[in-house]
Parts: sequence; structure tokens; C-alpha cells
Amino acid sequence: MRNISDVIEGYLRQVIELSERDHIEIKRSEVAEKFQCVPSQINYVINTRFTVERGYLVESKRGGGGYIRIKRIRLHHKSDVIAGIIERLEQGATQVMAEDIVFRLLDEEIISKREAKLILSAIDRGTLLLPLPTRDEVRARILIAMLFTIKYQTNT
Amino acid sequence: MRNISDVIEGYLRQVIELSERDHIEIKRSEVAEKFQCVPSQINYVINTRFTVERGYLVESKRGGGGYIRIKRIRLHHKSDVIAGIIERLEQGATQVMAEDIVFRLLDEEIISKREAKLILSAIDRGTLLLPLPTRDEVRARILIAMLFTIKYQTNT
DNA sequence: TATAATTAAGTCAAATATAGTCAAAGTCAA
DNA sequence: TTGACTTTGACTATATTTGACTTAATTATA
Repeated sequence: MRNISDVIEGYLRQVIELSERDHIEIKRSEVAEKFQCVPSQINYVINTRFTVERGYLVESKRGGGGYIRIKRIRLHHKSDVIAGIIERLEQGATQVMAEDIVFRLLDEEIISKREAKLILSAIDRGTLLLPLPTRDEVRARILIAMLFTIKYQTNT
Repeated sequence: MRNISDVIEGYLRQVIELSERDHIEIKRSEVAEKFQCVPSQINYVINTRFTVERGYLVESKRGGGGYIRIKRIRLHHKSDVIAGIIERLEQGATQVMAEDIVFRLLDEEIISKREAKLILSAIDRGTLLLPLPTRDEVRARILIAMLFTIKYQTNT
């Protein structure tokens, strides 16, 4: 038997997922009613699961017509870092340049260690095995393609 | 009669064996109850028998709805799948072939969804932008390089 | 327009529900 | 009879649930 907090978390996530907008609005008392719990349980779920660190922003209003609004946030930081990198990549990328970029992304915690290794292996000169300057051009295109993927990825 | 730790170990192994999923979830107190022992005995069994070296991964959660989750990790399976794929890749890879491989890896839970997207973006014909047959050769090399990375990766 | 009533949401701490750690005591085979 | 392994339980750490009390916004009323 699972705990009710996890169930409510799952429900809210799903509502957000299915929503067209980037935010949802709920009535605390209604959700509490739906799951047969006290209203403050909803606060507990929100405070422990829908945090900024996890990519959510929460606003609310009390009184008549009150609500709790949960918004998904994309860290600007990440997008900006990637956008800047892509720009510099447009001219082609040597292996050293590419490696620096990958380490930077790792450092900024935009990619994981495993992803870093994956990317590095793909852009290695020994892997591409093409003559210059084609090699640096292809390397840049591969890196740009992967960065785009990371940039526009949904937060799951 | 054997000692209770061995009995509990056998029981847990069997539960894992019979489970459809690749992991099981137990309640420490329930298992302790079932075998008439103190709860910490379960920790002892897990710490001495369900270790990473023996191919298990354990996670847990305290508090209401808490659990201990034991996951079987099949290192060999993974290696074998990858080895088989690499062999077939030696001749070069069309985009369709490569995509099939990535989906297979995703299905086998050898790579994550995000990693799959990353790989797919790297090997796309629009990314490589090379004439055939070079393109298929380079694609195969990139894929092989990434698969090697995944295969020999340490479990962190 | 003040003020009171009503309607929501927020806070916080106690009670409860689990799991983890560690060391002392016990067991058993070499 | 010693050393590795096992058993046990007191104590700790963490997560969830619950409810009393507080705060804020809106609506009704004097």
C-alpha cells in the first residue's frame, strides 16, 4: 500500500502533463476531498515534491476564489549556456574545443558523467575517421544536434 | 535447520525470481514478522547478501509507506546485447538500422530516453550531412563508439 | 465606505510509521 | 578457543499524516 502523498504527487504531475498550458490551478480543498485527506496534506506534497530544485514554481491565493498554481519552470541558465555554445560552434569544432565544451556542460550539471562519455566517444577523431576540414565540420554538427536535443528536452 | 539469515535470503531470492518486474518491494517489518526476527535482521541479510558485487541494487524509503526495493542487475545481459549489436554494425549502418538499434537498447533499459534522443540526434542523416557510402560508415563508427562507452561503463 | 462574515490557503508541531546504525552478545566450525 | 558470522535490541534518522491555529482575500452588510 502506497502512501497518499505519492499518489497525490502522481495525480498532480499527470494533470500538469495533460495540461495545454505551462501551469495548472487547483483548489486545495477539492484535491484534499478527492483523496480523502486533510487540506494541509496538499501543502506537504507541494512543499516536498514541487520545489524549485525539481523545476516547479508555486503561487497561490487565499480567500474566495483562492487557488494553488503550479508552474513548470525551465532553468534559463541551461538554455543560455547551450545557446552560447552553439553559436561558437557554428564555425566547426576541433576535438579540443569539443572536449572543453563537454566538460563545461558536465561542470554546469547540464549533462551527466555518462552522457559526457557518450558524447566524447561520438566526436572523437578516431571515431569520425574523416579528413580535415570535413571532420571538424561533422563534429560540430553532431555536437550541435545533441545540444539541441538537450536544450529542448522535456523535463522527465 | 539453517540459520535464519540464509532462510530469509532464499525467500527474497525466490520472490525476485517469481516477480515479473525486475525489482521487488518489501516492507521490512512484514518480512521480519514473517520470519519472527527483529527488523534489523533484514538489513543484515541485505547488507551481506544483496550487494552490488552480487548483482543487486537496493533502494529504500523511510516513513509512512516506506519500503525496501531490491533490484536485480544483469550486467552480462547488457554486455551481450551490446556485443551482438556491434557485430552487426561492422558493415555500416543505415539510419533505419541505427534507429532500430537505439529503440532496442531503450526497450532493454540499457539506455535512458534522454540518451536515446541524444544518440538519435547524433546519427541523423541531416546531422552527418555526408555523401553515401561514407555516411553509413561514419554512422556505424559513432554508434559503435558510444556502445563501447556504455558497455564498459562503471555502475554509477 | 467601513466593518463583519465567509472562504480559502498557510504554518507548525505532535503523533505515527517506517527504515538505518551500531555494538554487544551468541553461535559454531576449524 | 578463536575468529567469522549471526542475532538482538536500543537508539537514531527520516518521511508521512493529522489537526489546531493563523493569515489573507473576497463578499456581504450596516
